[in-house]
Amino acid sequence: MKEKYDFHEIELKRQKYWAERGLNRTETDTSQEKFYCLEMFPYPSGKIHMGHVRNYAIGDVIARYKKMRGLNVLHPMGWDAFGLPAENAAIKHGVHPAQWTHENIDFMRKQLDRMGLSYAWDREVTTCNPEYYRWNQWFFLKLLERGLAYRKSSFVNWCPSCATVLANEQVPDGKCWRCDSVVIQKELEQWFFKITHYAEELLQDCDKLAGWPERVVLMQKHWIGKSEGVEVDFPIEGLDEKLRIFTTRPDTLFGVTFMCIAPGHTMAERLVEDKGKLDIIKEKYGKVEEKAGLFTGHYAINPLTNRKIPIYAANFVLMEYGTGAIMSVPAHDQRDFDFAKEYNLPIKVVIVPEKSAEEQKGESTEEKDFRTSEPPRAFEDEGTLINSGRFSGLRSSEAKQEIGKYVEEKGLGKRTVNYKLRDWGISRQRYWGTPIPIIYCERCGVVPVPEKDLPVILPVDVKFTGKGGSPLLESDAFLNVKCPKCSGKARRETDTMDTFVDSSWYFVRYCSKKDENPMDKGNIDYWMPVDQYIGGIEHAVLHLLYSRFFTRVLKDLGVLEYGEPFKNLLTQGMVTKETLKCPEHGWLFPEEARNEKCTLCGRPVELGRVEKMSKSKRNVIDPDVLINKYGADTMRLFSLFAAPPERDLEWSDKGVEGAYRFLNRVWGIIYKNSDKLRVARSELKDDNFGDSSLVTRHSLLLLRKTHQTIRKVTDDIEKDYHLNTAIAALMELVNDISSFNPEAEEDWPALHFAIKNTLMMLAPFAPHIAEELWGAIGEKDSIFEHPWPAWNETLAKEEELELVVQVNGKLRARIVVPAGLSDGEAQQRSLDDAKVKEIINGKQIRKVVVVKGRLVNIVTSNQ
RNA sequence: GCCGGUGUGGUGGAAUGGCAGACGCGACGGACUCAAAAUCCGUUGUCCGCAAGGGCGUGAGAGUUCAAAUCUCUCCACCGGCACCA
Repeated sequence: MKEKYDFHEIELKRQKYWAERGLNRTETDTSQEKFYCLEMFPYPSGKIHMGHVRNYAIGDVIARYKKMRGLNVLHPMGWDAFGLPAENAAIKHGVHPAQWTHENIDFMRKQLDRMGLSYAWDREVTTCNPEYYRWNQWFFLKLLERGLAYRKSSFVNWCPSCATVLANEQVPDGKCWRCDSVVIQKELEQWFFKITHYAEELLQDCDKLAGWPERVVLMQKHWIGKSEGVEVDFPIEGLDEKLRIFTTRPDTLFGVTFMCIAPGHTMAERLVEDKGKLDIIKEKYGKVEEKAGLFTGHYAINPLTNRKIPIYAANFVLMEYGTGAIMSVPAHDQRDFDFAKEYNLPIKVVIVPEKSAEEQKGESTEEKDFRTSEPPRAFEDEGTLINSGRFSGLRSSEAKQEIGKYVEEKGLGKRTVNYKLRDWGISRQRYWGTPIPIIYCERCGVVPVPEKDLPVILPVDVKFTGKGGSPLLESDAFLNVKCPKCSGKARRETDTMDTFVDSSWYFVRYCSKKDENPMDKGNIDYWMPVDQYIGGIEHAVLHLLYSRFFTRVLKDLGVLEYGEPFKNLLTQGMVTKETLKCPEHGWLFPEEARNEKCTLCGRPVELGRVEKMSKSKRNVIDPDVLINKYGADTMRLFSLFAAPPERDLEWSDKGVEGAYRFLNRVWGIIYKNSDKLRVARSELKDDNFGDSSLVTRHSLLLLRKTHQTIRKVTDDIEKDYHLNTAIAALMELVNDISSFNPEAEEDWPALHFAIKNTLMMLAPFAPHIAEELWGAIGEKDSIFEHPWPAWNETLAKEEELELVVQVNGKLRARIVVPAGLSDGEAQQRSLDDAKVKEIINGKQIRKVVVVKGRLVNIVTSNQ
């Protein structure tokens, strides 16, 4: 054993050792209890960053811990390999996206291996490989068969100068990221997945997500955005047509004084004569700052009151939600109220706050014109109905039901449910993605590629100009195809799929090995669902919702038994760091500032806020640099210790050194005692410590601390993965071990026991050093083949306790008492304490509260 | 605007009704050294006090309780999500 902790040497040695022993391979084995531990796979952008390090360090601790607990653990890794950056690299540097991607993957896989992560690489998934994406295409065909995939016209961002489609993130401030031209909306036929088919189920089953952070579940619920209401038809005066609206407030139907329709509504085109004016409203569509409306020149009839009300086209009415038309109740909706004031429209109060209903009775039921008695603002709460015919006097909640019923009985409309969730547009006018398996035949129309012809392979020999749309449009070999139905002339769909499709089922792919059928039911039944999923909060909605959607489809296809993909979810916080800013040179790298001055110009450096690590802010730490300087174990340990997993982690160079120091201390203790520890090993069995007569007093204390630490570390990991406090407990134990001096011969077994258990508990966090020191104390097999230590409750128990004595809630004394003292005895001893006596001094004792093993609180009268 | 989260020493954080500040960082003092680094030992919330001891203290204010960082209410600050959703 070397004196110095040489992490370079031992980390490489141990990584090789694990690989040779096949420690990370996983087999389906129904006789064993399984644990599926998954971290969100990365986009192969080129290098691992600190966010990845944290994510994968957390996952690796869990995987290794569960393995030591005797579970059959699946811990796989792969690559979310399709996406825009690869295509950008192709345009910019002339390197093919496939080459760029695969080179990045090879580099990043090595980086992950250097971290000592226990991945089952024999199950690695790479989404840009045809063997993977053929199943995306299979999904597409299955969805199409079930009517859950369809085509419709939709808008995309279009740069007229580059003649290309842009993703939202490529349109900063409404301009093209490459040429700064103003981006316009262009209408294209695109494919959609009907996720709304599952809207209700996705919402209902949110309640099954007990292992998810509440806020993520809440975000999903909000995103689905269910609201119940009524659709009502308003006849248009003088025309044999009706305008259908949706409202969640049927209780305000008697207060409707005008109507608004979206400027893109078909009715708007027909009703408005002056198309120029309508175009102005259309231009303002979606502008939140301004409310603009245009009287259509037509009136509708409120079917409940038979009143005539004007119809407006208004920029704030959304075409995509509800029916694209609304009834306006200015008295009870602030937006309508503002609009009514702007356009001089009447305001009719039909709801009053519940308590004043009595007072309001008998008051004028006349319509209130805002010019004579203007309510200061809309009353949006629920209340009691007035001015509402036979419904007056009802409470809002009752009226909603009653009016809903009435509307249905009279055939005026129906009760409905609306969701904010929209169908998922999956078409991307991009090259580097999964080809959509569709053929357009001149004779047969839209024809799906037959399943036997999958995969539709993405052609490699294409040109990347960045102009004129997808390179697939230029590939004749790809584009021209015979119709599978009539063998006539046809062309392929050139759009590719959104990369979220790739990540919506990759966790299912891992369940089977590379050469096995990905839809193998035996494997999937055994491994699914994922027991612990770990990743960033930024995927709280889309990725997680799409994955839930896909697992439901798989369930309906009979592949999966259970519809929820992820049983437990841990969303780890961001990795942040202080930023530095020079008034002249902007963001600075840490090395560009010395003594709080900019090294470029000498000006004082502004200490910026602590922000998420990003290249642009120059506050990044390169994991490679850290590994070279301190080793993977130190990097892992610090990123787990500095904050609980779900909170943000502020990077601290000094903190990293603290973690490094800790590992060096552990090394040093074992180095110092290594000869003796090997001998001590043979002299005892681990559980021989029940007989305390064998050990000296200070050995006993060390043993107790060891058992307490096993309990604490195990509890902390089990209880929501409080890895930071688990590490703190290990540090405490190491502090005790380090100050323990074996005096008698019989002290050595105790020291050995403490060290052995420390190493086992350290193993999931800092696997290389733990494995190496495991060998150094004479153990033969891998530490990861050894079960997680168990504690002995009797030995962990203190025999004496310090009781806190309070008088009137204030700490006044501490007394040492034997454990298990009765409440009465504890009370008596507290009262007997000299200090306490002095304070009480004749005051009357009103009450004594005894909390077993913790404290005694004596409550006295005032005097 | 609506919803959610966070707020504790010089600092990252611990304690989720019962000793506020575990553990780490930093700082200070000491040992080792010709010296420094590394390492080791000790001290470290704050105020008053020579000390013994005492007062104060978890964003602010109120409340519940024998007892509140923790529960309830009001407010403030910061962060995140959604946002014309009828």
